[in-house]
Amino acid sequence: MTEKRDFRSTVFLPKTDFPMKAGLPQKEPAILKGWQEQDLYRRLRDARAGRKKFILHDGPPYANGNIHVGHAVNHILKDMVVRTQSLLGKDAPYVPGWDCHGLPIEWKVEEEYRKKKKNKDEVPPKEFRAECRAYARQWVDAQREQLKRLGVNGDWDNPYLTMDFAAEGTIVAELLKFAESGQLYRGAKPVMWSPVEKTALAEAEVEYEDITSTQIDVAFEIIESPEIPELIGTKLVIWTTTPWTIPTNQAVAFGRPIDYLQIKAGEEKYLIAEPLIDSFLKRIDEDGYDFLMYVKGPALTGAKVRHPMHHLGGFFATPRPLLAGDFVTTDSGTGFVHMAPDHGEDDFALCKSYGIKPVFAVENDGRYRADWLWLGGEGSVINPKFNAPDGPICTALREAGGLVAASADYKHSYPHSWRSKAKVIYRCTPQWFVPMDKDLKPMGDDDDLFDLGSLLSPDTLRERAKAAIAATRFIPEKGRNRIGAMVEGRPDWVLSRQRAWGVPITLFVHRETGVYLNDAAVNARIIAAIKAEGVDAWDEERAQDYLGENYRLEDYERVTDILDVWFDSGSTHAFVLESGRWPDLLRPEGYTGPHADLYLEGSDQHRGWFQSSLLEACGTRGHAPYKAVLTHGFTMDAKGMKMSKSLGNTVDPIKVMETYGADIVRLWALSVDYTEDHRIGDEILKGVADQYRKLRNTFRYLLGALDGFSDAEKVAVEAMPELERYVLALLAKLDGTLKAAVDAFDFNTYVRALTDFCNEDLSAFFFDIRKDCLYCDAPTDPKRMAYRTVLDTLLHALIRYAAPVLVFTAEEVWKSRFPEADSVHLLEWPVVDAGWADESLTSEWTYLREIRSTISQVVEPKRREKEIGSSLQACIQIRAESLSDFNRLSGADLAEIAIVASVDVSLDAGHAAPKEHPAIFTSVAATEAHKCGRCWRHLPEVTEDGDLCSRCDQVVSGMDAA
RNA sequence: GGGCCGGUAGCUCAGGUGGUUAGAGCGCACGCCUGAUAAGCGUGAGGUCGCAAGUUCAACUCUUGCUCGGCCCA
Repeated sequence: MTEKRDFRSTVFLPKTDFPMKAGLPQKEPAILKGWQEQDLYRRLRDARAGRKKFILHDGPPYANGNIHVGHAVNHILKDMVVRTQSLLGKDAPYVPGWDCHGLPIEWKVEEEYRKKKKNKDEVPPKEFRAECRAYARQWVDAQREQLKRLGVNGDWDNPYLTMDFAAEGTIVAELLKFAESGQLYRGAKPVMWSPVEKTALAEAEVEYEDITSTQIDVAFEIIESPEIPELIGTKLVIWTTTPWTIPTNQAVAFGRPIDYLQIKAGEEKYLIAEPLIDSFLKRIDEDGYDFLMYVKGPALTGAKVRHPMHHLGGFFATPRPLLAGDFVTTDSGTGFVHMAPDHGEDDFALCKSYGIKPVFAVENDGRYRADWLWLGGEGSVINPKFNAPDGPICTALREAGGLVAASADYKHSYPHSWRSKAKVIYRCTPQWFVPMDKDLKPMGDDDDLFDLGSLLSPDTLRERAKAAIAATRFIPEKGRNRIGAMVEGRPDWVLSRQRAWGVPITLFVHRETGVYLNDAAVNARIIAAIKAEGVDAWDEERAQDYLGENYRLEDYERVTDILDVWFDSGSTHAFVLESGRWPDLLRPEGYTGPHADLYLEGSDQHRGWFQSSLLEACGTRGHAPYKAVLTHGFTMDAKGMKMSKSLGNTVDPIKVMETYGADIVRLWALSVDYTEDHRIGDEILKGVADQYRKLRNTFRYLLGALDGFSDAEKVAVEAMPELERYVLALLAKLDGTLKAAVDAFDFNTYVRALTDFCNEDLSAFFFDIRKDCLYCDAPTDPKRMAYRTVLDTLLHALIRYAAPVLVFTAEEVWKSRFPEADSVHLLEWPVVDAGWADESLTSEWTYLREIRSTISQVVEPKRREKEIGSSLQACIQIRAESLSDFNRLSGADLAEIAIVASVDVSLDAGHAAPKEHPAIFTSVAATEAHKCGRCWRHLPEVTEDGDLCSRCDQVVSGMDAA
């Protein structure tokens, strides 16, 4: 037996330097550096200059701390939107921004003071703000690097910051637009207040601790009772754990569904909710009572009581009305709640609806103001002794006969200042509001006259916002309902905060009339100063300069409140999109519609940025600043539970990038259904990494198979075999699917369609079948050339489809194929010939693939029995039941398609054996033909294993001759 | 406690207007190949569609309740 020749060197194997192993964590930073050096973002702008704009406006993350997964998801989605729009040929700029003012940054700066034992109150405000500014700046820089690392392409050298002087100036200008159009008013609202720190607190600055308070029962004698006159003279009892609020009582609330009882206990007649009588009697130390009558809640309507201190006259002499409140329960107390609108949210709201206003009796240090008829100048109200059963309040009430019971033994949870640990109170303070339901003067031009709808319904901010919501596209659609319900029900917008780090409410209020100054010239001076110097320009020393010659400072109070940070971010459309500072973002001259094509944020922003932007723009421009709003859900841990530091289940995107690479994080974010909450965890990331490897290997195969390919080798589509044309048809279909997915912002469909195509249609089908052709046919064989032509088309299409997702890998692939070429990210959507989509060809091949699958299934048992190893050893016999199946099957090269030795098709109608397929019967046998030493196919002409088949013989002799 | 949203194989996702044995990819198991090789191919096993009632001839798909989870409020 002669030694057989090794034909390995005559086989045309894929050849590429593109590594199978990605090594993304090491490779990505280098690719990123390359993009920065060539200023890819700017070059992309230049490349798309003059094209249709797609403006995604970035919602500013808060400049505090490292990025977390939520930031990663958000920015990857934004980047995907921008990149796919750009791929479609649009000019899609992306200017990232940061939210820089606000409480959390103040806290951090104060925390550093405490470490240095420095007292915040001794630091001049300008110095304090400078430190806040520096702190924010530092985190902007940190987050910027982290977000860049994710592969997000944007104008990172020119981001917008809400603390830029120009931004601060524009925010003030926007505020003054509200002022000038009469959309501001000064009202009051109970806020959490710390008498120790003499400042308002945010909810997050408050912590709850268990304390013991004095509980008192106070009698209010009924003096008017239109429904039940017999109640006059009865003592209605209220119960409270804050005796200090009694001096500002202005009403009593009852519950409509509650049954009350008039009873006699001791010498007195009382009115109490029935379920609470026993606990009340215990407090007043009575054993029993005489039942007098039932009183249904509604029967108390219109009744009035008098304050136990009514003998003091003045404020206390006014009869107190009984008001129905749905917050009144019979869980504890007496079924009556005393109302001090100054000191409770329910109290304030209920009294407000009856026109009862707060009296501002408690000053910022917790003392009653000096002129208060009862306890004037005394306090502080959070002092336990002040509230004690033997303290001044209880003593006075007792002497007046109003104190029914008092004991210092009520244990409950009570809010305290996070910083001083001292008790806090609710206290009404003056605040600035934007009214939701004030009828505004018509906006803009006369063309409003044609809009009958707006003439018929009142033009309020709420109505405008609702109309804008109706005109906006929501992705997913359910967002419309969510923001709509919120806008429908929200109260007036409280703009003021008693804080230091923010944009000032630059108003002058007339000391006598309480009306704010509305003078365009004054406003212009203020705006100019803040644009030039920032918020520090709103300074008492400069006040007269702003007022100019027409007004005297002594007549005006300079407002020192700052703006709610939501007003800052709600104004980004003004100082980012419209300002002209980023020419890329401008709309054509004269454009007046919503400026942004899209706002894209987490679903929590229905209450936040989406809404503040909507209200701000509706108040100043009459429409939303966006055409569409896309929301995404939140990222949960692997079990679907929310991540928290305390649970230790957080996933750090920076670490994931270091372990897997940014492309894996991106592929993950774009694979999940972002419209809902979604999960991340080790198992999920491993799955994504597997998915990535499959994609990477598809590209690696394409690169290897296209080694040496040039245009000279290209074959016209008409001249290609059916299989090649079928694959082009599949590509055309994929193209349509992907385009539709981009239009719908449906990225998980996009990614899945792409990966399914690579796995199923290419790797497992097309590439597998054409392996023989690629390896063994002569390079000049038209079939092989046709195959490579299609591979070339596929690479050009797929690399573009993949580029917005796998931004780094796509560049790596592109550079591997075309080392001299420009960045893959400058390319546009591939041109797919509509003629490729051949329906009849597609349905024919769908049928052939079913047959192919059937053959695989039928061969499997023979492999298990070890009769057959490689499928190339299988001889298949197919008996078709109908003539049409027979014709379809015998017309195709099934041996090639199924990668087997041979397929014999015969027509055999009445066969009784079980069918392997609706149309055919099959049987399998091992081939007896010998194996070609080059292509490994078993063919009849091969005389001996290891010899060549006729095709290979021809190819090899051609090579040997050359 | 209230408003809104969601719970389909181990994972990521499909399943117009209710109607044959609920699908895909990945993973997994087993096998093939050893010329895409820490790759490629095949076959297969996995689901009482969160739970429970109800409407219906028929429900993953409609209604109600519950439960778990989430966002926003209180």
